[in-house]
Amino acid sequence: MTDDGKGTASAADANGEAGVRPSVWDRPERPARPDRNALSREQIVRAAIELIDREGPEALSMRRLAASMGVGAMSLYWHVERKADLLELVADAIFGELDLPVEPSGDWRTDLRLIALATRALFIRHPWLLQSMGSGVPHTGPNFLRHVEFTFASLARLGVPMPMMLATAGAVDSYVFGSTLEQAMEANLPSDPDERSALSASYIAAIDRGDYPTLSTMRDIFLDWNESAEATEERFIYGLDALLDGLGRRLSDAGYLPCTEEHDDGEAS
Amino acid sequence: MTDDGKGTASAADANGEAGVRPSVWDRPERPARPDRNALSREQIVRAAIELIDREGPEALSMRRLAASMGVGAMSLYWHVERKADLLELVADAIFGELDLPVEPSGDWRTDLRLIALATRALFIRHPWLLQSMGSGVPHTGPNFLRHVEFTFASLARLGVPMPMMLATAGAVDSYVFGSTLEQAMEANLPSDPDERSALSASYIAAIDRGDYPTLSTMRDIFLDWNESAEATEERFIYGLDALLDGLGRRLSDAGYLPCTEEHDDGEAS
DNA sequence: CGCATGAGTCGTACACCGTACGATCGTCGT
DNA sequence: ACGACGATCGTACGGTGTACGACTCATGCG
Repeated sequence: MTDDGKGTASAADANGEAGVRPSVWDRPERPARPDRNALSREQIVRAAIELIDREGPEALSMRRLAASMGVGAMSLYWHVERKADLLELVADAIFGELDLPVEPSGDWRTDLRLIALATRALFIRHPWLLQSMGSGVPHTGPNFLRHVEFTFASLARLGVPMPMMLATAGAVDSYVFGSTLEQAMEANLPSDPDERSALSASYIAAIDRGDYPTLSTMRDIFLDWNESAEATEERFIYGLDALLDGLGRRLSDAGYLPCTEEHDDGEAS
Repeated sequence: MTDDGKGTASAADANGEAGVRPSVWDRPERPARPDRNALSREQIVRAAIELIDREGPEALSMRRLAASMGVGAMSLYWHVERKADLLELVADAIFGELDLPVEPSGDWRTDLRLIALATRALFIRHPWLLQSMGSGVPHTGPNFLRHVEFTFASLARLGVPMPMMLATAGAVDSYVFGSTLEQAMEANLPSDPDERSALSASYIAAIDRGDYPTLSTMRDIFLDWNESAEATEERFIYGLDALLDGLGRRLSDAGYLPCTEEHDDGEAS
């Protein structure tokens, strides 16, 4: 915020000609001399994750974080250049929770399905992550790349060429991302039941107010629509499998599938 | 921010028993006496959109917005209860730009495809909207509901039952959402070419640093990967059609399709 | 041993944010 | 003419990110 990065300093010295700030990942952690109780990036990131999980993402301020570690606010800035950097580190640390097999199984479909489910589980465990993902942060951290690597690797060994690979992997990623985001948004709603019902009331009121013929038809269904977590998961998988079917057909039409496929559903035969 | 909604007032009166604040849409605009130069919600929202489009979403502060309208900051609060409300209004106003046919064409596939493309175009025109969408805002505005209405209407007349309808429409929505979000994130990257190349350099560096065998293989492809807007759109449509294929197959397997279908292999038009 | 060095920590200050509160102004119904 | 009230605005409070300079203190060197 404030004044867009370069403060009074760079306003003084000419203009930022060498002003491109390298990414966090290129400015590695301070060499870590073991003054036995020195802070470290890792400690800070851990504390940040804990704080966010406990009090939500908007509770993460440098001051509060520092306070939760029993430390002065500005001390953090020795280990981290800016809050945005900290957020990037935090996001990547979360991606580190993804436990993927070291190498893909060889079946692209089960591989993509696996990573989709794992990623979804991750996002549901830390709903605030999605929010940060959407905020224009580049995300080139090592753990995130591991995700990308796994996805591409499972397709690369089929010989699928780059653009098709990108399209296939990207489609799955997008679906997971969007689908989980929508669900996580619901998880971000107020926990207080009064407020929740007030919210759904406002939904109903909105339907009753405007002219939405189809929605009106389903008014009562909406009214006590309390989808269980399992049902939501089922819905997610339904769409995922539909997408994978479509993608698989395109792959095999293009000749990149060992015709063993026969994507379950068993019609036609 | 500050103190979580209920200020000193509700702290005074017992405890927030009637403390659930109704949504913006239930607290309609002030009755509008025409003191010929009075502000109005609409003016404020328009100015906000203009400001965001011009300077990005984080430039939208109540003070700056008011200043851009030649008005005191607190004047806005007569017409809008809180900044969050303003954001909801803004988001819904943008959704108003969606120009959908009054009623669905009758072919679910072209309908869903149409709304997908329209929604995507919308999000690309205002990349910051996605960001706000992901921030836990309920989104029950009239224009957003028009979107939902249209989606459901196109499926409802096939007789598709509720859960399947939700799954189908939700899958498409999720795909559009996630896919466009990923692309909009790229649009949020710095416009300065130096910073852009620095960023891609950091990407390359990251690949070279860690052990990502597949990504390393494609290192050079990544390096000068400058996808055109058309190519990105094509990729989007590729995934969209794959998804629609899979969903369509499930619909027809369940018997909800006038068997005239037989989802075009190639491209529709 | 004494001491300079520099890593690491922190207090203070600045600009900016959202918004509660109360003063104020202009117009209208009476 | 005069209250009432719709509408605007100035000020103030507690919060934010972070630049800057002062401070502590373990370590290396003489």
